[in-house]
Amino acid sequence: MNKEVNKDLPTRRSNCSVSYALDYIGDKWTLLVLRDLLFNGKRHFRDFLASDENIASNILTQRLKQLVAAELVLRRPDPDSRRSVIYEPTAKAVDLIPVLLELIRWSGKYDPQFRMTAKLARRIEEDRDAVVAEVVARLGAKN
Amino acid sequence: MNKEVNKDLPTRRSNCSVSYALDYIGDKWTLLVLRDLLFNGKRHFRDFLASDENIASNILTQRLKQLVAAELVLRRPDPDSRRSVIYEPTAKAVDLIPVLLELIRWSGKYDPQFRMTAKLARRIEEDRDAVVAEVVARLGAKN
DNA sequence: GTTTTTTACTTGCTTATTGCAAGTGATTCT
DNA sequence: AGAATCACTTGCAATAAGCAAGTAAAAAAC
Repeated sequence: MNKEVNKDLPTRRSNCSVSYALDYIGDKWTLLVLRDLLFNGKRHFRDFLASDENIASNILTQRLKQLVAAELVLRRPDPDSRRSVIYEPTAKAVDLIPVLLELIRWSGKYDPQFRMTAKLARRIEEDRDAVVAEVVARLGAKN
Repeated sequence: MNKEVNKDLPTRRSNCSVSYALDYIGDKWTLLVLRDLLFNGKRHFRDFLASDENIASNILTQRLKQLVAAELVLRRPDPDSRRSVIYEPTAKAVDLIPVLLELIRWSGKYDPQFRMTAKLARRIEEDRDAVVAEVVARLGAKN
C-alpha cells in the first residue's frame, strides 16, 4: 500500500500555472528536444544527440525519461529495426507548439543573428494560428 | 583593447532561435521573476523573495543581475526610500508576455489543480491579443 | 560468417549550479 | 536608542550538468 513516486516527475513548487509549466520545461534542454520532435521530425536518440547544441548522451537519456514520465513523449520500439527506439510527441507536447512559436517570434525580434527564419517570424505575428496548423499538419503527415 | 565579457550573459549554444531564447530564460526561476514583474506588479527584491515558490536570496540576486545584463530588466534606486531598489521590465521583457500567456494556457489545459484562472485560460485561446493588451495596459498604469 | 559499425544507452568522474542558513551594513521605524 | 527592514553576501552541503569512455545487442560490410 505504498504510493510509488516517480523520480522523473517534478515536485510542484506552487500552484501558479507558470510555475507548473516550468516544473516540466524549465531548463535548457527539454524544449530543444521538443523542438526536434515537433519541428524537425526527429524520432531517434541519435538524431537528438546530433543537434547543434551538443547535448550529452546521459542528459538526453534523462530528459527523454522525464518527458515520457510527463506524458509529453511516447517511447516505443522501432518496427523497422530491433535495436532502434522511436520517440514521438503526444498531444500534450503538440499543445506546446504555440509556446515554441512565441519563443521563436521573440528571438526573431531580439537575436541579432536571426536571419534564416525572419520570414517565419513575421508570419507568426501576422497569422499565428495558420503557422501552428501547418506545423501540426506536417507532424501528422509523418505518422 | 580587451573585449570585456559580461559573466552574467549566456554563451550561445547554437544559432537556433529556440536555443537563443532558452539561453536567456531556460531555467526554473527567470520566468517566475518576469511573471512577478509583468503580471503581479512586483518591483522590489523583497517582493520577489516573498513569492510562493521560495526562491533563495542568492539565486534571486543572480537572476536579477542576469536579467539586467540581458536588458530585460532595469534597475534603479527607489526615489521614495534610499535603501530600496526598483526593478522594472523593459520592452524586451514586455514582449515575452505572449510566451507567458501560452504557458498559462498550456497549464490551464493539463494542470489538474488549475481552477482559479480557468476563465483566463479560455480568454487566452479566444482573444489572445486583447489579453496581451490588457496586461500591457495594466503595466503602463503603474509607471 | 566473422569483423566492423551502429544503436541506445551506462558509468565514472570532475566541475558547475542550487539550496539553505546565517550574516552584513546601511537605512528607517518606534 | 533599539529594533526591524532593506538589498544583498558568504559559507557550505547537496544536487545537477558536462565530459570521456565503455557496453551489450543488433545490423551491415566484407
